[in-house]
Amino acid sequence: MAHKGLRFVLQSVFIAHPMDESNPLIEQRRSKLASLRSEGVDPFRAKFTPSEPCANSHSDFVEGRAVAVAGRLVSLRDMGKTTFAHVKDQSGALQLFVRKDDVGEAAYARFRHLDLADFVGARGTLFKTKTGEISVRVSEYVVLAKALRPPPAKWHGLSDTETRYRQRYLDLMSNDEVRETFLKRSAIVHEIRAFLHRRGFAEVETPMMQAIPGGAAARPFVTRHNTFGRDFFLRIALELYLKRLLVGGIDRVFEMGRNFRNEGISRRHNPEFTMLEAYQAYGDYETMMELCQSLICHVAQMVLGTLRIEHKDADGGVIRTIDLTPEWRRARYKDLVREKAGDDWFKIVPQQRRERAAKLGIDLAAAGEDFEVTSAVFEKLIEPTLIQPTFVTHLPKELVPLAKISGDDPDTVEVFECCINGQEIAPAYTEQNDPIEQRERLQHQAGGEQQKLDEDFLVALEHGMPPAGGIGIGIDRLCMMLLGQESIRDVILFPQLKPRDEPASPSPLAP
RNA sequence: GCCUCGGUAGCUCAAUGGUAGAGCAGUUGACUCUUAAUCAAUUGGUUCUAGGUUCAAGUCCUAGCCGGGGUACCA
Repeated sequence: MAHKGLRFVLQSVFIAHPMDESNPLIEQRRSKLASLRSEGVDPFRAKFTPSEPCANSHSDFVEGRAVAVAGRLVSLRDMGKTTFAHVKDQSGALQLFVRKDDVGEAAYARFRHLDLADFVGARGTLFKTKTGEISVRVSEYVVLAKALRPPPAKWHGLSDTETRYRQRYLDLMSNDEVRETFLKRSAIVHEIRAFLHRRGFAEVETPMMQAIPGGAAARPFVTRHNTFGRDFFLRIALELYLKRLLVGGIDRVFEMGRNFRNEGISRRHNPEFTMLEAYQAYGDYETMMELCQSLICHVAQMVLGTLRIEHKDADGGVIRTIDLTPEWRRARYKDLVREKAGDDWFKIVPQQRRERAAKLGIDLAAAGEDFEVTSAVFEKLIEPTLIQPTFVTHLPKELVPLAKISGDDPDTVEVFECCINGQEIAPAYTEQNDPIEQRERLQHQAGGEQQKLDEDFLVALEHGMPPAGGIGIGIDRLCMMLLGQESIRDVILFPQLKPRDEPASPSPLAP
């Protein structure tokens, strides 16, 4: 055998090698497929048009009404000459009542030997069984697709975390609440777009492959364009292109799409994540504050029907309740820091700040500059405690090079960070539109590396950008907050996992 | 990257260093209103991988792979 020497780390029948007919469960299903074909039934060529989704039979029940339904077989109870089965489609499950006398001997025998997870279509009439369950009295059925591998356990569902993420389709088919979560995520994304369109924002698409990845400080992914013979970077933010559009006269503009950051993976970080950025000309950060609050409340109300969101532990106990009812709290960054680290925090000398931060249990290994010490205090001790929606305003200017200096405190910028559920969900600024000051601050950030400066963006600013408010909303984190999920992997359909096919190796692209 | 916990039948899980088990699923049979159907019988294992200790390893040791949690990196 050519593949005899290969070893497969995961022995699961779900992932196993395509040729492993040696597994008896697969072998049996293949042989059932063969016998169907020998009877002249090809389950992969059948045509069938359902009259309605399965759940319709419940909402629109009329005794004796003719229906045609299709779905995956999720239960099969053979009573001898009568068989009960449930088929399930996206709307839900519906019971089929199949009698030998109704469908004929050959078809009945065939039905009894269908497997769980096969797809079938059935025609018949609606009725209620003795126990009152709405069902279809089947007069004829067709096999629509044979499943050659067994589904996860019908009662326990699938709980192995790794299989759930690697083969999400199994998770979706066996865990209803998971499917609900992702359908709600879809609804959230839809409502965000609807909200912004109503407010006159135009949705655009800007380059994901960029020569200079800007708009944030993050390590990018590298990719290569063969014809140009040069490397590109996957974008780390949307900002600089959307601002070019403000220059071009698109006054209300947004993009919702993937950003890529080449950093560690955690419960809160996926290398590719979905970001909404929206810019409104002639607005400022206060404009965006109103937009942020209205947008999130609108989405919660439309998708969840409530502004109170309960997060639960594995046993169903409520860990915390988030109340989105406006108006959301506003707090100045410095006030929050003083509250936690002492009223005199900003009066003492930098060395004293380091000592005090260390005493508070902060690891300062990465904090070189003084403002980074304060930032560490905020991120470690304050942000995690901001469960209820809070707009943190007046951040130190060093943290945000793309925002305007505050009128009432020149050390700070006109910015807010909207924190909910202990995480930063949305930063927003009064955008910097002074091209000279912008150039200085970006140059300062780039350090000596001149090639990192997006000259084209700076030229655009010199053509004049209207004053504007801008906001970025992390859609994955927003979904975690709204859908009560504690891990970003549970709101991303296919979270990034380490590939199993070959060992990690140095990249030819690596610098 | 580091710390820590985990990987056993298709699924969910057991198993003092001493014959690798159960429930469900599957297979065969009975049953024309079941619904986690029931009843009878029955198949199914490279215990993640590779070494090591031992008379004997799922269990102990070492290394690796993959995953969860934490931490680091992340304006």
